[in-house]
Amino acid sequence: MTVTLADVAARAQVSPATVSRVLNGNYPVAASTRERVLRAVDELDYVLNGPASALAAATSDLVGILVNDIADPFFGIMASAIQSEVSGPGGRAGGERLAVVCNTGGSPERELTYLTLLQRQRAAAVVLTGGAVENPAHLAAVSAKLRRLADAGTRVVLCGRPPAPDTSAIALTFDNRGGGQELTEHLIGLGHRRLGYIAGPEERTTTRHRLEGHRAALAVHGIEEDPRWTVYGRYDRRSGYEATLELLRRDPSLTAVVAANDSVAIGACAALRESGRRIPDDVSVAGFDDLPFSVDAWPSLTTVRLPLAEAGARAGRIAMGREEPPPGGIATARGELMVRGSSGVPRK
Amino acid sequence: MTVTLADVAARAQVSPATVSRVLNGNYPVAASTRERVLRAVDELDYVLNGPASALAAATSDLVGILVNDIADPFFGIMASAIQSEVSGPGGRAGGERLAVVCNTGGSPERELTYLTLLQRQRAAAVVLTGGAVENPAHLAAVSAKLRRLADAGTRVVLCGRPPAPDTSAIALTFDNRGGGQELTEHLIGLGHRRLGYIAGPEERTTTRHRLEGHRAALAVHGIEEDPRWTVYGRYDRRSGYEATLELLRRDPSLTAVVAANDSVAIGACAALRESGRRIPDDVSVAGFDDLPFSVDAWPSLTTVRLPLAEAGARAGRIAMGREEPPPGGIATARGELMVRGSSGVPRK
DNA sequence: AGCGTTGCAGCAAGCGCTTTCTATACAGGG
DNA sequence: CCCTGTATAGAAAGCGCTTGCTGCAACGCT
Repeated sequence: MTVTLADVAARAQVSPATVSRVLNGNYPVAASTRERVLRAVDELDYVLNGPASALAAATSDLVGILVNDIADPFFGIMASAIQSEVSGPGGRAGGERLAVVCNTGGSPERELTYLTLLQRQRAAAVVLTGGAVENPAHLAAVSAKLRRLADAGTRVVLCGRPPAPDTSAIALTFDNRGGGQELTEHLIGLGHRRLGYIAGPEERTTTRHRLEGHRAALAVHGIEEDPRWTVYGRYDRRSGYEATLELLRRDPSLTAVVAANDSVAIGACAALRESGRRIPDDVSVAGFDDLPFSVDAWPSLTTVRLPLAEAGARAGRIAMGREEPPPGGIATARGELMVRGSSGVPRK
Repeated sequence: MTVTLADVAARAQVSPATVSRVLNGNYPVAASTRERVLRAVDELDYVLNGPASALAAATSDLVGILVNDIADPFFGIMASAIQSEVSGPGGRAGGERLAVVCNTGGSPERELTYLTLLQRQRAAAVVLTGGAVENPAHLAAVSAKLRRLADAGTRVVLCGRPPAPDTSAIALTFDNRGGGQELTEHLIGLGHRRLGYIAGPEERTTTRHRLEGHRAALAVHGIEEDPRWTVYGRYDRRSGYEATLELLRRDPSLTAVVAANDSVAIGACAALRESGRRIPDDVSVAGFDDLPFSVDAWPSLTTVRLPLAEAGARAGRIAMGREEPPPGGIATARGELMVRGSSGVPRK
């Protein structure tokens, strides 16, 4: 029924071995023979059997990209950058690898499941993106998985994610702490003294690092933090909206709201507006990530730009072995403070 | 080095066949034997070799999801819904299938390449999402591919995409035309007579259908369309921003701007605001899709809600054979007009 | 002329699993 | 007590491909 290598070989009047070598192009084949084979491939509309090939060669052309939330552009941008590098240098339309993204939905179990599935497929490489869940048991389980993957020859790269201890995984991280600190220092510099903070999910590394940066800035300027000023939530708009209402309820005198990311900040803006406050006249707002929509939010968002696409591209190249890993296997990219319309001098 | 089925069999003191049967659970195995095998699997930390299994069984557990733009929540939401259905009913954390999303970036070549790659892997199912490129040659090529995939036993489902002619693919489409018409009729009902339209890429089905709906509404109300009122662009914010400036240049007297989707509409809002116009007092704006951010844009966006998650979930179930395909293989979902703050009565 | 090279193609042995067919063991009915 | 039926396990034949090794011309060197 389906066309096999042998069919092609018969049609081209060569041995299956020769067809295989033409297709893989890693062994000398005479030009005339090659052409004959290629013609047969074309005429029969032959498509390689991936599993068979993977089995025989003990490698596959699958590259997995794990993301926490596929509906969030933060991950979309990184995934997109990774994929284009994996699919072929210079943006060749496709290339030979199957770059696929897997959506964990932020669930540790799903993360592990996908890792196993990828291990099962003998993936050529795996890129994990975004913050990790800080549960020790989970971290250990992930590290163990990554070790086994690496042992099996799968290249493992972490992108926008902290290094995995006891692992050979290359880590390209973001300086969330530094960015958070710089951002809050900017607000303090403007004169803010009562700053609310809307954090992400409590057990995420990203959440913790950004919050630590925020608090470091407060400490540097001798501002004692009121516990009521921090609310945890999710990394989405609705969460920002609700958390802001909660913050205002707890302390209506806040003059600034720092959000865990841009989506949250947008939600915060909506809540502030609905409560009759003007931005930044009454309350300043700051985000994180500098996603594309942030610049033309209203007002445009003061935030920290993260080199998402650059990091993704680099992770993709490293995963394909086309770029040297950074010394020590770890590289940290700094964020860049983007001061825009949503932050200003407090009026009271 | 790596653990194989035979190793597990040896450890459990059974034959490889028995281990395979325990793992696949489709053949009677005595409870005691099963347990022994499972223990051995656990102790050896055995992971099935996917390619070998796929080769022997002539099927794989890979399910591919093709999207035009992974950074766009429109696709993210559908992909996410598809993935959860594929990964297991009731949201089981993982399940047995590897649901992966492939980013075509809207490029026809990449679309074809991914289809071939998926065919190579003998994917269990493939779901194509979003508008198709209306190039006849490309459509024919895609149809041919889909036919071969179906022949090889791969289930093919189109989600938010028009039916593929001469194909057995199940199509779950959106009524873009009807939605577009309803939206524009709403604006006309408010009194608008000079409406700009920012379309998506010219060769996409989605673009054409939405625009046709818009024009149908104009025709119904006897409004003669000025060719200057339509600008084509991409489905992103920046495009909306630029297109709006262009529209205003061409005809500063427009009282409404209808955008191809919500992102474009957000960009339009930014451009209008920068040109000193108030929304909706001076100019009304309307989007399409009702993505999550639309409700708390400022002002909140009048748009057409598409059942993205529902359609995705259904597509996922059909792809897994857990739901009957619609009669005739085609189902069309209507959009729902969401009237919000960005549309109002024109003031002049 | 003899012989080592070089260039290209084929043989055949797997890769690790699934599955058909066969074998064995035991239970119960005649 | 033999025969049939039922339940469970094993043997072995591939699945379609890759690749180390062998084979064999043609070539150029001494």
